[in-house]
Amino acid sequence: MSRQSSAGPPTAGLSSDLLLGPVSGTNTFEETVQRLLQTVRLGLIAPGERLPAERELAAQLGVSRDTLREAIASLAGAGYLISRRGRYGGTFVSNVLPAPPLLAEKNPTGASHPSITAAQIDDVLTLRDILEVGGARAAAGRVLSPPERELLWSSLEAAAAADADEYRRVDSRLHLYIGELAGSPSLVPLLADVRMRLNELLDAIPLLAPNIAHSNKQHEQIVIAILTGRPDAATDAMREHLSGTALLLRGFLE
Amino acid sequence: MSRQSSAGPPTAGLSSDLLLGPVSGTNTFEETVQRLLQTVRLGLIAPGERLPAERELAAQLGVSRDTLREAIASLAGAGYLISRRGRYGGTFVSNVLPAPPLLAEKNPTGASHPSITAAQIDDVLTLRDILEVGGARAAAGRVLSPPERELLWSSLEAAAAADADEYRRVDSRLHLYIGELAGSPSLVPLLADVRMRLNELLDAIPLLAPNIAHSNKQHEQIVIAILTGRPDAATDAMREHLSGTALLLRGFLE
DNA sequence: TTCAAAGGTATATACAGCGAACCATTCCCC
DNA sequence: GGGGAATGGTTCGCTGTATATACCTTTGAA
Repeated sequence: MSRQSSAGPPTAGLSSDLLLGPVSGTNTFEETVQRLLQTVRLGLIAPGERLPAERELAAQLGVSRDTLREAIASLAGAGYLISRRGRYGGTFVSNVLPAPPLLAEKNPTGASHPSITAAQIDDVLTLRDILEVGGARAAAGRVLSPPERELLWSSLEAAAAADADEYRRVDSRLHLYIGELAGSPSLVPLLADVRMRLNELLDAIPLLAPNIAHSNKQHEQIVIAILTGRPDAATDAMREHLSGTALLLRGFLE
Repeated sequence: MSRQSSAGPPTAGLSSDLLLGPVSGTNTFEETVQRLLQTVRLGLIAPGERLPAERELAAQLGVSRDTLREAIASLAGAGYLISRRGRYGGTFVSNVLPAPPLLAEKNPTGASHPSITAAQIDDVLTLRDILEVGGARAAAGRVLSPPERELLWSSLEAAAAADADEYRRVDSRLHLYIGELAGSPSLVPLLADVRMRLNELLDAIPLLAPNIAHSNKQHEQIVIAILTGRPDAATDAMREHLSGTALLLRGFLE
């Protein structure tokens, strides 16, 4: 091995991946847009509900009001948000959310609908498995406060009661809340992120009633396992639940 | 329930966490510094080895050469990097890395060494458990190419052969490579990040020889489980391995 | 001696984000 | 009906960050 100086293992194969990746280039503006989009797409604020006032929200996000306004304008243009002025006005989540862009951004070549590579699917599904299964397990291993238990159960019921067009959103909320119960604040944004990526994929395939019923049963198992403090059961239930979606996705997209 | 418009569950308790958090405010400069620091602290480029040339590295990172230079200068000032000019010069990782800052940034009050709250420790440890255990399991569930198997094994041997002062670095490398084998590119940066946070904590406690020996044995079990394709065994081995560190940390810091 | 490859320096430009003040609209309450 | 208050809408200028480009300096191998 032709190393150049002191001791240590060869660096091959790993360093490149971390060093080479382009720096995120995170505009404050872009990041703000993403945050708002998450809030809407993941159902954290339901259609018809109001966001905090601009000045207030800007302060909470640590962003100038100008930048926040640009982000809102951008999402309003896309049909996600609606602003109303005057007293008791504000910025509201659109009552009817726009159909998501369906990815596939039209290759100039006109190829049917790829731009979703198998590698991307694997990436999302694998990461989701790790985060959600681990999160469910951690949640089941903690002692939950009564309000937490109540909110968890009501999230479950909300998912069970939802009809097809709001299912994706309510489902996301439930999963996100489970992650929140894991007790690692840093986990939540990661979960939200992978959930967004997953939803983009799910938007490309039909949502069938039997699948929903099945999901609801599994949700119940997961929640009960968490509430009764059985990490292994929660792990298994979540893993099985996710594998259903994974199979569905791979079947339709690969 | 005093809702305002259409159907859906109450939003209480969850939305705040995602919406309210301040936007990262990521300077390109700061981010570049972090990337370089990771590369050094996690042992991706060993002491004495060379970084790519400035112009080249800047291109890879998607950053102007000026910004990259500022980052390098900053790290050179802190003793992590050394630049040499002229042909066959370049930027090198310092042969003797500076002792890490030991956190605790000196409260004006002069309090001994807190600024590490129990919540922070739990956050890091929980997240690490989720990511590393999940990653090891995923890695064990994949078929690995011969070069991958070889590199994994040699990383293990490097960790076993390391002496105390380079152990942290080589250990990080091994764990990171296991994560890379999980097959989810997005996982690696997350792992690197949590690993950095963990190392900051570990730097505050002594590193004992028996611990190292013990770790090495566990590493072997993990790697073998991965190489032989036994996800459950890999999961258990990794979980046990991490619990050792977790106990150690909680004992010293809480 | 020459040349190539690397770091070091200087300058001009673009624009993103911030802060602050002010305008316009709407609705409750008196 | 009128006043007040809370909200979004608009404007302007300042500051700092990042980029791009060109050129200089150092070093060591050929």
